[in-house]
Formats: sequence, structure tokens, C-alpha cells
Amino acid sequence: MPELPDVENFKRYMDRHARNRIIKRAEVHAGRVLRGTSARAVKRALTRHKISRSRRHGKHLFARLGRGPWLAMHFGMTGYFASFGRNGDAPRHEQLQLDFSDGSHFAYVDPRKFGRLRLIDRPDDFIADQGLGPDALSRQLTLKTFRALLGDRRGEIKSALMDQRLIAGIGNVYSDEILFQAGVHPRTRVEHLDGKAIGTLHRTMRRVLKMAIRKGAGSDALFERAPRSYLLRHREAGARCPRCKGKVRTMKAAGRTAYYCPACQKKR
DNA sequence: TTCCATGTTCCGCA
DNA sequence: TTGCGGAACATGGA
Repeated sequence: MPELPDVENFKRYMDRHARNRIIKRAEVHAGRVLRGTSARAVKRALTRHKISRSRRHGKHLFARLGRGPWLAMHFGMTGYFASFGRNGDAPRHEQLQLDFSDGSHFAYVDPRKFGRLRLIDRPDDFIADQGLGPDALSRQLTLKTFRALLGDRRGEIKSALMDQRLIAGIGNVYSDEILFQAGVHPRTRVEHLDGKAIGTLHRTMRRVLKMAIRKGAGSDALFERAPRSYLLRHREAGARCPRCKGKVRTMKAAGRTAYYCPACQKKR
């Protein structure tokens, strides 16, 4: 689930439930999601500190701990946050839990453990080290930059949109949605896209991601609240295309299952 | 029981 | 060098 819109809403959730509150105690359950740091170091960095700032880049979320290091979080395929009160039970598959003095708790949960937690000095350095491209919703990703990025790229457009080194934040679901809304076939070669199509893709990318944030990406609410005209409400075998009522098809692209409408999305 | 899944990374091949 | 398919990772749900 966690692509850019989901992570943006996780950020807002964290800001609301955990930011600016002193962490009385921190528990690290599974070391498997830790990278380049120990459970002890994470506990020490969190305990008696508070999350002072937060920032998102693509699918990564960063939480600054007081004036110290940042906790860099990635949610893999199944990660999310959960906040619960004094009498609440910790969710299954909780990997990290923060306890606050009012008895409330905040947890990073990830059943499949593909998520990652690490301590870093500066998000900008981390982003550079990981080779991440500009955030898909950032100001820097102007049409001009978008065109330049795609300009020296070959291969299928769906792969390009999902390549975090090119643009950070888009995964399988939203690449499908963007291509559907833009009327572009997922197998279209990037080098075959004309200027007009690239402009449409850029505009559509921003619109789709913003809509998803607004409609509650990251929670089950999105499925009901997203417009019916969106493909993400019709991601199932044999579904009807919301635009032409033809059949939605699937195929393998970039190693994943792509949903698309062969009638509305023409290859060029 | 078997297959599939919203992500990333690594390996081998072209 | 770049692109691409497949496998691996861990777990739950259909």
C-alpha cells in the first residue's frame, strides 16, 4: 500500500499523534526491519526525546528526534502506523512502539517486515546516498525537469514512473492510475512519447497523487472515497472500465501486475 | 493447499 | 551502461 499518498497521510497521522510529545519509553520488537543500527541505539535515540520535525520524500518518512538524529522510515508493502490509548492492545506485528506519559502509544507496524528503520544524520544526505530522484509532488519536479528526466530514458513508461531513482514516490497502484487517467498504455516506450503526452503525464501524476492524499490514501477509506472514475476502484479481474465499460485487463509489467484498459490506453 | 500481493535488491542475461 | 525478468525476503488472505 504505502506509496507517496499513503506515506504523506502517515506523516500527517504521526504529526497529530506523536509529534512534539516526550517519548517516555520506546520498545523495538523486531530487529529485522532495522538497518545499520541496533535496537539499543534506536531506543536510546528515542527515549526522553520527542519528534520535533517530520519530512517526507517519496515513500520515505523522516522524523527528527529533538535536535539529534532522524529516524528514517520506509513502509515496505505492508507497513503503517497505529495510535492507541492506555487500554488498547498493541497491534499484531508491531515493530516499534513509543509510549507517552499520558498513557497513549504510537506504533510502527509491519506484518511482512519489508519496511526499514534506520537512524541518519541528515535526510538530504540519505536521499542522495540512496540515489532517490525528486519527490513526485515536489516543486522541483517541474514539467521541464520531468521532460528532462524522461528524455534520457528508454524502456517502458510504467517502469520509468516506478523507478525511485528517477522519480520518488510512485509504485504499482499509482503508476497504473496515472497511466489510465492519462490514456497511456503501460507498455509504451518512453522514447515514443511526444511532448504533449509527457505534459499530460506530468499534470496527471500530480492530480492523481493529490487526489489520493485528499481522499484518505493509507486507510481503507480511499477505496470508497476515490472518484468512481478512478481505476483504483476497479482493480479486480473482470472489472468494468469506468470510462468505456470495457473489460479491465491485467498483464505483467516491470515485474508486477499492471491493471489497464486496452480500449482507453493506446500504445504508441 | 496453492497462488498472489501496494516494495526493494540482487543476479544473470542481452 | 541500461534495461529487464526472475528470485528472494515474510506473512496473510483469497
